[in-house]
Amino acid sequence: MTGRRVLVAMSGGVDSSVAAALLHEQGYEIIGATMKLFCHGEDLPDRPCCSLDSVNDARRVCQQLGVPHYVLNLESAFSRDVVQDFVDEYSRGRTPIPCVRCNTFTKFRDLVRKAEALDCDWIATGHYARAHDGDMYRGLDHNKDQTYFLWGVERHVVERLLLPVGHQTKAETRAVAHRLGLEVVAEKTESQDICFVPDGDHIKIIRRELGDGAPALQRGPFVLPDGTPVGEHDGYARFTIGQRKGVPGGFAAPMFVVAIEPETRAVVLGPREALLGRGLVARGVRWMCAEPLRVGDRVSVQHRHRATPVPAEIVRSVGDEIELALDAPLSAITPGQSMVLYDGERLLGGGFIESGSPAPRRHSLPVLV
RNA sequence: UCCCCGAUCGUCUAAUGGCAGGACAGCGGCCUUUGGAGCCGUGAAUCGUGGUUCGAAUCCACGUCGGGGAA
Repeated sequence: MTGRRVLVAMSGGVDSSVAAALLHEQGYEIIGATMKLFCHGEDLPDRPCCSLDSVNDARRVCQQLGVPHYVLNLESAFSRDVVQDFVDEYSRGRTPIPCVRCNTFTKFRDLVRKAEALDCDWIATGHYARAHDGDMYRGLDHNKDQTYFLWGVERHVVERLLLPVGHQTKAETRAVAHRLGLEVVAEKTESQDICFVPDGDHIKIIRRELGDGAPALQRGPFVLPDGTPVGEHDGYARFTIGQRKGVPGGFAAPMFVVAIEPETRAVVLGPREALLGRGLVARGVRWMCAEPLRVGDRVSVQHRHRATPVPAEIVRSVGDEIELALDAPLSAITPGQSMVLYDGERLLGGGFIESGSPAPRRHSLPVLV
């Protein structure tokens, strides 16, 4: 890749603004792009991502840098690939992870196509991750590392990816913003919540998409693992594996959601120990590393955002499905969430968790009959 | 329509005449580009009305409600 033209995905936040400014300083030819992903009402409070104010902030930064800025409308694709999946997963009693799908399908596929249409040689974002020669590595500041959300990016995209803030801390990013005069965005707060869920109330989105009659929103029983009913809930879509909030009290120790059964609308409760699993099955697996790993290979697996990875072995691999045997138990292995595989700092790939299991037999151990 | 037994934070329970305590849930904050978890902090109760007593969740009477009982 020899050209110097780069499309920078700009959310209007500090990170992507600084990314654009740093590349500009390095002599790249910048094209700023902000994705329009959904349509909120007119007078929602400012949100860190995707709101009208954010578009304006991105535009102002581009004006300041003297570079062009486009707003790209990806609404229908985003609605299909991210929002639809989001409500479908909740309907099935699973817990979606929209940020991964947005990265995989919207930001690093659909947006990349736009970049190609604009003859860009590179694509850049404000993610805290590092990319070299087609491989991706954790952000240098592990506290801000975002590779957990990036496992679905294809290798050929990583090869032309620039991640200028991935080697610095958040504080350094803010300092750079001040140094480069980006006062508009320098002290903006972190984005949080799901960008298309206005007030953190995901139930509202499910209701909007599926209506009040959706099974996931109907009353159902809380039950113990042996089936004993211990209360009622207002819809299993309000729960996820490992959740403690909203479960009935009256037990000696805290109780957690250990399973969700859409067929009976039951939310199953159990003590903390009941959340532990030694095995994990994932589907939709993608490999970012040059050669897909095979049965018997050892990896480090991270099963939720900000969780500590544990060593594991691949014990089964069929098509895009793999099964792992974990060296140490993980808590709350949640269907729908991502499991991400690493080799130290290097991102190997990932997939969507299908199930956790107590302890899969290890491929390398002989099975005695 | 007679007799038993029971009633304490939202829930489960502790205190048997001496400051109503705990656990879980709730709420607030921290953390966090999903959902959660975790950590810190915090509000919350003696079924009602009388009586006995220096003092009542505790003892007595009546009532209410819930469970049980050969007309």
